[in-house]
Amino acid sequence: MGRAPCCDKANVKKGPWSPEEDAILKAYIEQHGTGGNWIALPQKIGLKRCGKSCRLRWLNYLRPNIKHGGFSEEEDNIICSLYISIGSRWSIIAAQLPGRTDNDIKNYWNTRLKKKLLGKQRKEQAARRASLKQEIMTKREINESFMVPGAIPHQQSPYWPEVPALVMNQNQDSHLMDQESIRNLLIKLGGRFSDNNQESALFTTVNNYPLDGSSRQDQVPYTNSIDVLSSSAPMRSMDSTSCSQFPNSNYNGPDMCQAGLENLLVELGGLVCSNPQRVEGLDSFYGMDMAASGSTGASSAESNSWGHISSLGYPQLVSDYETCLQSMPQDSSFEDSSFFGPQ
DNA sequence: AAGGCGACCAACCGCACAAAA
DNA sequence: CTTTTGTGCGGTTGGTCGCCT
Repeated sequence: MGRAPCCDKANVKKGPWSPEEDAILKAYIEQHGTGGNWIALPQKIGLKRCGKSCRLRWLNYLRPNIKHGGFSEEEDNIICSLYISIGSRWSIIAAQLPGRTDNDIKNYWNTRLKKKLLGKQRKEQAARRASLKQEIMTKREINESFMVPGAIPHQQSPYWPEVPALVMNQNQDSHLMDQESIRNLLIKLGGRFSDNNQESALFTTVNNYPLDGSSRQDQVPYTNSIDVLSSSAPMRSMDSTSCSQFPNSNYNGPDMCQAGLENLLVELGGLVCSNPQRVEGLDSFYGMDMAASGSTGASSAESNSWGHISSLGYPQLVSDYETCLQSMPQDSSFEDSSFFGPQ
């Protein structure tokens, strides 16, 4: 037996909203609020609409100070960085962009930003491929000129499979800067860190947009998804069984870290590190002090120091993560893992 | 001019969560 | 403690528009 529908589907109008409907809904909410019940609201004001539909209409279009279209470069940067960091948590991303709705950002990402980034990535891959080919040719010529007759060609002939720039050592500096940028951003958004290096989850407070215009603060758990992108990320060696019970179902924890990471690598591989400009943009936007944050000297140890998380509402998350950490090698040996391909 | 096609975007759907009963 | 109900969220769909052939 499924749950009862939220409204009488037969007597509910679907499709685009008319200006009259908009006016009725807006006028009522501005005057009375929703009364805390979206389901009952349409009946009250004589709209043949589903309560959920009314809510969506209000949140996405009628609510004051909504911006549509015309995303700025800065907004692009923030969306990209947060998407890379936390995935498709549109409501959280939207909360960082005043006047933007999750629906708007989601649409923007799916229709434009993703393509824009993928196009950029393809260009960069093509360029890398070309320069790599050139390099191979050059080295081959050098090897051949020094080749002892009968000798086996060098095992480390410089051919790598196509690896996202994200994980390539040559890009590590910018990568680390990027981690630090996002980290700082998330801190600015309200996340908490302590000096304890053992635990690594971040809670950030996120403003939602409730009906009455007040600001509710939700606590949203993040793990060190930035670290996940790092070549020194501990997540990669996590035992999926010991780390699979994240309390927030929207956040899939290691599942996201693995499946999500794979998707991200496929979709956005190379974006993070091959785009230092983006990082700079972020920093300047937020006025971050990169030097103060120690970004340039970020070591793998530091990348584990996403900070202590007090068990604010999600003790399970923390304890699971602690379990994971304990089951992980404590030295840097996992840095040599071939998980991300050759180094 | 008309049909095909893709891009864009508003809206819907279903699931999960949390609070209330 | 269990069930019910409202809300929030992300994924998906379907309509519209503009460009191309």
